[in-house]
Formats: sequence, structure tokens, C-alpha cells
Amino acid sequence: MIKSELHEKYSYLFEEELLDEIEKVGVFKHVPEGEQLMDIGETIFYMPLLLSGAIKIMREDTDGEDLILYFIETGDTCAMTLSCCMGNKKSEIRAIAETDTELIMIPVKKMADWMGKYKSWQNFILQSYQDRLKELLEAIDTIAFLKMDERLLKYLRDKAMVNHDDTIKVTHQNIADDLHTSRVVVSRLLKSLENQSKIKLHRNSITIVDM
DNA sequence: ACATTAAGTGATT
DNA sequence: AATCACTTAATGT
Repeated sequence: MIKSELHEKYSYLFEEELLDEIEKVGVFKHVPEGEQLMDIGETIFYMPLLLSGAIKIMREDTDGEDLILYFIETGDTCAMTLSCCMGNKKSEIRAIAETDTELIMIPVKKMADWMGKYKSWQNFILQSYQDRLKELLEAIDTIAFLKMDERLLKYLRDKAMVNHDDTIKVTHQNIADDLHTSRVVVSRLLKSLENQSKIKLHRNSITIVDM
């Protein structure tokens, strides 16, 4: 079961021997929606390879308030673990399962081995690093340059994307927490987005009209 | 029927 | 955009 899923999702990236090694040392894990995978300051021992689902990556401000950075999906890995093999052992971010997620945990010490051994692994790591960096820059742009209503719309679209569903199950308060603003502001902006026919509001859920 | 939680709104800073 | 204060609507017990 693990084997078939692993091959299905990663055979286009990795050669057979590497897939076999991953299978041998990797630990399969199912993470239910909402569960925290990693917290700020925690030591990283495993690098996660996503098989299905999505994970929300959050940063924390000085008062302990959260702010969403981005989502990672199937085929992605965590950039934090990548910088880990360069000496950083503690996580700078918090990771929470956005949906039910299946992943394979690979011991961090294997990463360095495989870097020299498998070209495909090296490519994957470098590519992931690049992807994450790009997403981080995008997150900065979003926070710095977009107005709240644009941020909100982007958030909703991203969320719909990773959930593969244009109806999102959230409360206004949940959104406010993720975007680091207040519930009242979210309610008002959502209302105006609804008036622009971009979304439809229901209790505990929001439907995106035009993707 | 009542309590609780989510959402809507005016006014103020 | 944040906060307060209050209202209204939906849902659970």
C-alpha cells in the first residue's frame, strides 16, 4: 500500500533504487486534519514527503499570534527540513495539517547520504528549495503589497485549491486568525466580496464563485 | 424554550 | 484596519 502510493506519486522523480531506500527507512504516517506536525523551536528529525493532503505553514509573531505563510501539497516537502541538513536543527515555523494527510517520514541523516548518491535526490532537494523560496517571496509580497481584501481573496483561493473544493469550511474567526486580523474586518470584507459576486457566504462555509 | 456560537453593523479611533 | 458594543441568525441541548 505504501509502496504503490510512493511509486505512484514519486516514480517520475526518483529512480528505482532510491524509491526502495525510501521505502526501507521511511515511516508512513497518517495525520488527521488539524493536527500539528511541527512547532517553532522543535528539533527536526524527519523530513516529510507528502503523499496526499496539504499542510499549512505558519509563522509566529512576538506575541504568539499566528500568520499563515503558505500551503504545501502532494509532491512537496518542507523547506525547513532542508536547511536542517546545513546545521540548523530547530524549526522556525509551525506546521498544521490542513486536510487529512498521508506522508512518509525520512530520517534527516539520510538526506546527506542521498545527496551524493542519487542525482535525482539532489535535483529534488534543490528544486524544492527553489520552490519554497519562491513561495516565501510570494508570501512576503502578499503581506506587504496586497490590501486586506486582496489577501483575503488569495487566501480563499489557495485554500480552495489545496482542498480541491470551491466550498471552504471555515468561520470568519478562523480566517481572521490565519491572516492575523480581526473577525469584524474579515466579516466586512467577505460581505463586500459577496456583493461583488466573487463568493457566496453561508454559516461555517464560503463558496468561491469565480476561480 | 434557552444557551451558545457565528455573523452582521454602526460608531469611534 | 482595529476595537467596542450591540443585534440578528443559526444551531445545539
